[in-house]
Amino acid sequence: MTVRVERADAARNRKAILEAADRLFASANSPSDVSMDDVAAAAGVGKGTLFRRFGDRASLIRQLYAARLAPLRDKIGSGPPPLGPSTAPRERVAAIIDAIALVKLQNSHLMLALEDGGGPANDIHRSPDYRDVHRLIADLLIADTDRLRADWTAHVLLACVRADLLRHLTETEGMSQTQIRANLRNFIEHTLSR
Amino acid sequence: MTVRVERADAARNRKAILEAADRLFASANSPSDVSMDDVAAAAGVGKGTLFRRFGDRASLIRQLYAARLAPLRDKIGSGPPPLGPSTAPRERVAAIIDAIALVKLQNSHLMLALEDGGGPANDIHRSPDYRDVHRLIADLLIADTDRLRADWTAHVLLACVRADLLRHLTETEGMSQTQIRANLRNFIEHTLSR
DNA sequence: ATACGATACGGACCATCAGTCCGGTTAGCA
DNA sequence: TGCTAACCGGACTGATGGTCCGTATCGTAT
Repeated sequence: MTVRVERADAARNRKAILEAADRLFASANSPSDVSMDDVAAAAGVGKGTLFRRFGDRASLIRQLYAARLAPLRDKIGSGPPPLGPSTAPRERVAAIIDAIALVKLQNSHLMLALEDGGGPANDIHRSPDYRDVHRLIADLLIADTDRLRADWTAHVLLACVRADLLRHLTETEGMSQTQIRANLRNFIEHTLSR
Repeated sequence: MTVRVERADAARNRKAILEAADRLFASANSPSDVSMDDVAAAAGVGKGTLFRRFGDRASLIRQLYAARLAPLRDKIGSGPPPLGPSTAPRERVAAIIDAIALVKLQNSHLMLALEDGGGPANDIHRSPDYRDVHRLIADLLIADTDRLRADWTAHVLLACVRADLLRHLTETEGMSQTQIRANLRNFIEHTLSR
């Protein structure tokens, strides 16, 4: 089996597309305002190229999301406390949820694009990102309770940091990021206490 | 100001459309599988009629949703315990959330259609239905804490019964409705204690 | 340096869908 | 029975995700 190497022009275009898409989603009011034509145009690339590289819209958005979350994943997987594996479970869960909230608050438009429904195909719950972090959190909680309840609790914690909820809290209800994180911290602490 | 009365044929068509849409969304795999043309055809009505009556897709779905939720709203607004106003706050909140979960579990496809993103315009958090029930719950919680925290907690409780989460739990994780409601009950009890 | 096959490019093209428009029809009333 | 406002329906439009294929480019073998 040969190692397929991506041609230089292909690599250049992939990068241009990701950057353009990132920029567009970040500045758009709503993800649906950004069409694939817009992305292609902004990247200075043909539509065919865009679709050959990324398959479809959902896939493009997923890759953007993955790129943004990569640093966080690394920190969680093999970083120093409080995110890294050496931290005590409950404390680590709290740190993880807080970190997720922070990333989403700071990348709200992009996160919104990913979590913005559109059929079962891109249900966040089915994405590897969600499943992985859910599994991790549920495993961290399992020491205190049974599997079913750990799974449930992990879902609830993640539901607290959904992009659209966070946006609503900041934009419509006028909560500051600080207030949100404070509430979140209280809530998690209370939820995880026995 | 005269009282505009809807003509008989118009009323008949409105009903036919609502019924057809209800049926289609209920049996479709995903809300996006149901086009407005499908609805019009199934209702035996022209597209023009459909749009004149309901304005746009989001509006149609909202009306379906409202119709499904009306009985619950009535029971909450002026019914007997445990949903009605005479119930003690915490107990009532628990009953309300459980009732919402039940309705959503029983109408999952339709509920999914409504909550299925699509720009800030139909963000559930902005719908009157959501705002009203959030306000009610937050007001019931205010006795135990401050405004900010009551608001937050109400949002979290409602996030636990979002249609897509419920669907994921039943369809992908294979939880039974009973298990979900049991977890929910435990969770609420724990959250509202102290 | 050159030639050549594999890979990639791009934009015209297609299908689908929400939403509009207007000529023809019908309900309700005098 | 006749009149008018309200209503009907389906052809039409504009936008969008996604496909196709003739042409251009890359990387390599010579």
